[in-house]
Amino acid sequence: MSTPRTKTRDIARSAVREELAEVAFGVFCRDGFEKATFDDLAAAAGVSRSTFLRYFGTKEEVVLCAFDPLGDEMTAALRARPADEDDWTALRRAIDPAVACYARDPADKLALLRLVQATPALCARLREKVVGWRPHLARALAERSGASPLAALVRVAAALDCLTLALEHWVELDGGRALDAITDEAFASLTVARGRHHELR
Amino acid sequence: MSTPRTKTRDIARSAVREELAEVAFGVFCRDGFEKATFDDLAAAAGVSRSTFLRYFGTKEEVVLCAFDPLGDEMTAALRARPADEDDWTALRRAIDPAVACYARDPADKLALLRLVQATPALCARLREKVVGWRPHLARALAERSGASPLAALVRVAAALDCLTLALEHWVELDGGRALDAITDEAFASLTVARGRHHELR
DNA sequence: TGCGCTACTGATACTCAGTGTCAAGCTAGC
DNA sequence: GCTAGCTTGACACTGAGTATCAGTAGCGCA
Repeated sequence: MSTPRTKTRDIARSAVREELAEVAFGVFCRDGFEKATFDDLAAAAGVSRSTFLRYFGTKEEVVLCAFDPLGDEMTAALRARPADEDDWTALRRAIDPAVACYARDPADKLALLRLVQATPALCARLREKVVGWRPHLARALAERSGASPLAALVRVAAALDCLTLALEHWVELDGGRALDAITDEAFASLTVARGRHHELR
Repeated sequence: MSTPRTKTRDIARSAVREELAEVAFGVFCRDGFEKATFDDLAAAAGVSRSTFLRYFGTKEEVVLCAFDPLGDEMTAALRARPADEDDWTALRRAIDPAVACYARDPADKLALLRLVQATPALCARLREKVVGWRPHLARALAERSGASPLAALVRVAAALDCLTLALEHWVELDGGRALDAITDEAFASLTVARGRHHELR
């Protein structure tokens, strides 16, 4: 059987990945993301450039793999909402896992987000990552509420933008205001003061 | 005076830029964006690699510079809306210039968007470009309606997502449905069926 | 304990994007 | 025509990312 074997390998692999990412984060914070080369990272971590590259593929991924679990967590959270809940409330609650994740250890997360926001390449890649979550969330939303694929995508996109913009705001305030409250405010901007546009439909 | 001189230079420069971009577009469509190198493009256009690079800076920009005017056009359109119009209607009308631009020559635009959507790197860069329009639009919106900076950003982001998602949908349908109507549908997804969330505020 | 399989490692070589520099050439404006 | 300043092409360089390959370490199995 190859299953247990593969499993131990995978455990080792993700442990190494985590270790490498942590060392690299220090280097990035010290030297800046663009300044630091794979040679630097490999040297700091005590492995070869080849190995470092194999673990992450791209330099951005070294930083951004930290965000990977959030997509699935949010989709699961959305699926766990009661069936009769309206879309916006369900979406607001679906991003709670993300909000909670940042609230868990704000200092580390602030440092991470500051690095990301200070680096255009990281901003762009993170954005792509978040966009990649859209289809899963939209499918879950459509299955709940019967919204059309386009409508589901639009609402999911708006909700994820609320999260992203709330995070940016949170970082700007140095974590001085609760992310939860900022996120509520962002959602409220969507759902109140929305005017009379198309209300006839 | 150096103004007239600079001006003629600039005219020549943008003419060359357009020509180069057009030649390059053909190469990209034939060989694929990632396959085509700057050497290929330069050879096809009859200039040196150095010169080609000077005109665009990055390979993505060769394709995406076509989208550059839209940001300012949309901001101007937003500022031109009547002051008492609600935010969502104003934003829907603000993106009309973009919609009109695609409707003007659908065949060319569809080909362009197909190339973009088939190429992850182009998707990502275009997304960044659109995100770069957000602050200008948000400032214009906040000045109109007195919305907070965060609220303005959230609404602008949602509106731009509507445009982007409508375009994706339009391309999927091969232009078989009016972009204008798809955009209306996307906006309607934001402004109707929004449930009871946070309506107390 | 020893064998064989497999995955991991590090070395090397390569392509290509993007940066910087420089001398030569062209052109608009005098 | 002259000339200042922009444009061009050539060249050299850094660094990301890809691909290959031989050596090795760990694991299951006999």
